[in-house]
Amino acid sequence: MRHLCMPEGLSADDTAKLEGVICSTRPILRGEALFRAGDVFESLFAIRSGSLKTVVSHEGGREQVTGLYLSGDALGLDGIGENTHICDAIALEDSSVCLIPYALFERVCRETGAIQRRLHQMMSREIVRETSQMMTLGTLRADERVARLLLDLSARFTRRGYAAAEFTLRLTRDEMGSYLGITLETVSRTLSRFQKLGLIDARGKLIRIRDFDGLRGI
Amino acid sequence: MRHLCMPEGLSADDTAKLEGVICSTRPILRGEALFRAGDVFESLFAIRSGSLKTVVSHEGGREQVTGLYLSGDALGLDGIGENTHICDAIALEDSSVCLIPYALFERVCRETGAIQRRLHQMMSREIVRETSQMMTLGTLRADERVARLLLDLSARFTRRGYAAAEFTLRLTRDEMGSYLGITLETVSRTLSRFQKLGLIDARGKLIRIRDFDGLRGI
DNA sequence: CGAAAAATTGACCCGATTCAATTCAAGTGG
DNA sequence: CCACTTGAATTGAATCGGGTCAATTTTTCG
Repeated sequence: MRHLCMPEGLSADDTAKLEGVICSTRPILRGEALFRAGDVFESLFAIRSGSLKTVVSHEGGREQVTGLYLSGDALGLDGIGENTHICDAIALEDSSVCLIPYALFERVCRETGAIQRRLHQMMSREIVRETSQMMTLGTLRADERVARLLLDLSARFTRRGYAAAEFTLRLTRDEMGSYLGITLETVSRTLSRFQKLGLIDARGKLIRIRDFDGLRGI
Repeated sequence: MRHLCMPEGLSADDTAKLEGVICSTRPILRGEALFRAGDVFESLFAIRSGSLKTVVSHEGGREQVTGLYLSGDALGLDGIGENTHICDAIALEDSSVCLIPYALFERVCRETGAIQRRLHQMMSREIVRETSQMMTLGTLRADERVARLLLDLSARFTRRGYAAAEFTLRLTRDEMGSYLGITLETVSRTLSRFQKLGLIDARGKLIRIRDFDGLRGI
């Protein structure tokens, strides 16, 4: 959490300013939307606890999971450009988010270089994350995509102080597939194969990675 | 061009400030790199004339075109987060770019709300563009991807004052395929099919769209 | 003009989707 | 607390879209 709300590199004074921007926190129940495509953009959000997915819906019923956000991640940056959100943000479990009114945040950014830099960093990193996801969708085979998702999540959980090798995946097979651009059946088959190869231990949503290098080598 | 360098909604004073940030312009020959993955990030770039692609290279030789930038577009936002570029930016034709030293730009943003807003807009729109590309790569069939690329380029050329129905595509079939996550052969076959269906007229790199609604309906 | 790169087209093949049938897990209410 | 319902996950069989390999043709550019 502190990554975002109290980033290192800020003076005590700056930190106080940043805390002043966080107006309130909001709980969201599993399955609820924090915002929806078309909603007017007013605030950024920082996840205090829990996890959310972002989903884009196409005309014609097709939809895709475009992002996966854990505690400390920032959400809502898509809305800045046109003052409107372009995706739904849905809680994957009961979660809690900080609310950061954008108009206020913008003003504080102008006052404090360190905070400004933090916002720009957040946005740029989101761009980099999406570029990486485009690589995944554009060039990898199905099993490579699944392996990459598991390793990515493991790394992100680790950075948050959780175990690297064991975590609860809050996504259904369907959501995983949607995120990776493959079908839920392919996800399921791939996980089964990984299990048979001794790379992972998957009992439902609980995933245990047994062979990191093996996964990386897929 | 003016979209970026002299956005409407800025006062004469703000415009002057913005012009002060644009230190110099730089020509790039077709095939040359404006920056490369790993380069230290120092400046943003705005395209004055021409067009560039961004390319990400994977370990193992695989690479993907992740972006396509025309005159007026901003380039280099990926570097802000970690002070390092993550992709190569390569000129698709002889082009010219404005150089915007980031340290200077950051300072001006702090002084002027309107300019700050413009930067945030640029970054947010890049996020939205990438999200849209993720949709393309994750959910569309090959022919839908090609149709979407043609329509997208047509719209972008139109906004720049060029003809909507006819434009020169600076990408090779290989680059198109890489951008769309399909092979060059599939691109070629799809374009031939579109031609046979009377949707387009493609003579090499010169594309003429004959039936917009038909393309949209693919 | 001629070499090299790009594009087209065909034939074959394979990975992933689709369709379908169970099995498993998770809530819910009697 | 357990049967019941419902959504999620697994697995198999058949199909197909797009990839791969290869042979020509066309275009580009030094």
